[in-house]
Amino acid sequence: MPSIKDVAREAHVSIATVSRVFNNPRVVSDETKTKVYFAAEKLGYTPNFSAKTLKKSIVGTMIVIVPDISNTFFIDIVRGVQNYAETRGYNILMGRFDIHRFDLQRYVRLVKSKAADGMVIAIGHNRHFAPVPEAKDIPIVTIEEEFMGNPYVYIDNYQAINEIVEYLVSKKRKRIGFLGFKSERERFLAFKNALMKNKLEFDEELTKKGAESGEAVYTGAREYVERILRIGKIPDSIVCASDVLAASVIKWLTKNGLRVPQDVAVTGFDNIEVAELFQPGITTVEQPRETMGREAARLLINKIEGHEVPKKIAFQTRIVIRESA
Amino acid sequence: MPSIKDVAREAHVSIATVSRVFNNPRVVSDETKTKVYFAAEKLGYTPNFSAKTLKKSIVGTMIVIVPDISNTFFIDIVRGVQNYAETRGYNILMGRFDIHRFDLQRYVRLVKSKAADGMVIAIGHNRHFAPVPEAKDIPIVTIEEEFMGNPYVYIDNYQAINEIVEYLVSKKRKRIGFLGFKSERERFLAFKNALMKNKLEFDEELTKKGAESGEAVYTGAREYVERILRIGKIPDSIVCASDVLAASVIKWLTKNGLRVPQDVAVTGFDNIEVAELFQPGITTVEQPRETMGREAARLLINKIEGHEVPKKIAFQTRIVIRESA
DNA sequence: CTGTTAGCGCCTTCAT
DNA sequence: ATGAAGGCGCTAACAG
Repeated sequence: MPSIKDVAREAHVSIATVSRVFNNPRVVSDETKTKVYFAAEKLGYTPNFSAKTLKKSIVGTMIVIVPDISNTFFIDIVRGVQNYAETRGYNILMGRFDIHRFDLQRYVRLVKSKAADGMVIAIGHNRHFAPVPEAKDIPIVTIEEEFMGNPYVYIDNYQAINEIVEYLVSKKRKRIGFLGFKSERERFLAFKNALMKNKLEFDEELTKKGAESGEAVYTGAREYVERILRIGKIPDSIVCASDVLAASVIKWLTKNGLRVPQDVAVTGFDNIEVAELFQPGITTVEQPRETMGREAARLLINKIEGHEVPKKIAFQTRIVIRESA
Repeated sequence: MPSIKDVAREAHVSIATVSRVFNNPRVVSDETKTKVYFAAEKLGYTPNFSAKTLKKSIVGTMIVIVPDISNTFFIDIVRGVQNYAETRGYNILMGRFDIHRFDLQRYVRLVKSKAADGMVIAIGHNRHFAPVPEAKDIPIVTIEEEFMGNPYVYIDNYQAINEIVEYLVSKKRKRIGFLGFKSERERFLAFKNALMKNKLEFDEELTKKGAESGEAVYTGAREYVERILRIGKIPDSIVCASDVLAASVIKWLTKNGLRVPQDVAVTGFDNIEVAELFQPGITTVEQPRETMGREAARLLINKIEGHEVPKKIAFQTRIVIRESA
């Protein structure tokens, strides 16, 4: 690989001049400029990234960390981050998908060593990672949950779930069950809250919030259906904390002769890409995923570059009505 | 940020010693080692990434580029790449998801500037990007398709589709239709081939291979169903080039009173995570996605580090039988 | 086992 | 408008 020195020799100028041509072209004469361009072109010169960032305080790279992806939710976030980052000239270093073996330390070290300037973390449905003291003074922005006092973007689960419940109520549904992951606790709390608000009774037996891993979703839904069948308490509707969960219950309900939505209405959460392809299409809550990603990236870059950033940014959700409810 | 110099001063040793402690600890005495560790800890020292890579020829970063993700296929590949890369101490720089605005040049420049050592590209169902002369001498490994003579990993579409067709034949299906994207041309060719092999007639009218963007999948399937209904030629089975496509036709078939699989059997391709959640569950072809990612990463790293690598590596697929066929 | 020193490629005063 | 030279943080001979 040719270096600035080679270009300088080829163009019969000093390396300082070559450097100027690429960083501050205005101060060099047109004549030398063309000489340098020509030489650089001929040699196939590309400025060395490490050498450049060795001097500067900002590198132009951010780490994005998302948990295990079983739905397109995180992809959209990443895409948003990426789209925005690109406009500001930042590259994306990808963190581990699998949050279970999540090692924040490693990434913290990456930014401390200036391989990156900061990170955005999509905490998502995973609240179980502990604060890391070393991460104290590095730029971090999170999505969905707060983390160590850093700025974050989020959606209001209370508002969203409440809307869903109100929608069900408007459809004359009264016995509403809930199906969620352990990690989706806030949505569960929001659900209880919404019931209260709508003066509906909360029935623990119509609730399941135990499933944990991606593998367990389908069987988790099965257990739920089997239980309500066993105890003979069939809700007239079920609020699910994710679309995949919703698709799973629907399948088990149908298998057991229950019709959706006639006998039981089912709602999802996320509006994943295939939500409309299920039969029935899933009524669900859409979040502005890409926008959230963009916004997180924007906050992070502003923080990196030393600007003031807000503590948190809330986003609105939107109900998408299909056939399942 | 403290530098190696600060640590050296603090520990009363030379900077060379400090460097050794972190790069080649065996050659330094236990006593000085502890002194240095202690000093480093006290100062909160982290080696500077740029300075390090400025000296060395390899950076320890690879770019991974995948096209627009509408199914989990690419995620799994990325995860495989990531899992393997990590074991060899490599970081992942993420390329653009959206292949339409794909700018290979940009990434080529990144590796030329030594911000990364090479790249793996999941060409996937996108064959439409042209060779880039500048990419000539940088380490590249692709997935699915060959690109500029670089090593690649792939699955044998001919074998996979043939298996599917044979399976349908074994179920006494004879009039087999095909539904795919423009970009899935190889699967289409494989399909024609498989028909011939099984002495079945190919009927252009039962074929659609036009849909192009992610948006068009659902409507593409609709057009297909409407057409076969209009011309009154109903196939007894449809081979789809993806699961999402399969789910879409199934929905449209059902809406039009056709039963799947009784009237029309439908097969997918990819075995996406939610394939079993559709009703009926989709019979499909599973590819060892994560393994392909791992293998691509392995090839790339070996290439980066100067080892000999094979020209291409083929992977076996596996039929997953569910209810749709 | 440890220290000295010469760069890696680039940017940036400081002169000219 | 251009060149000379110091230094960013680190590694890798080379000496001892």
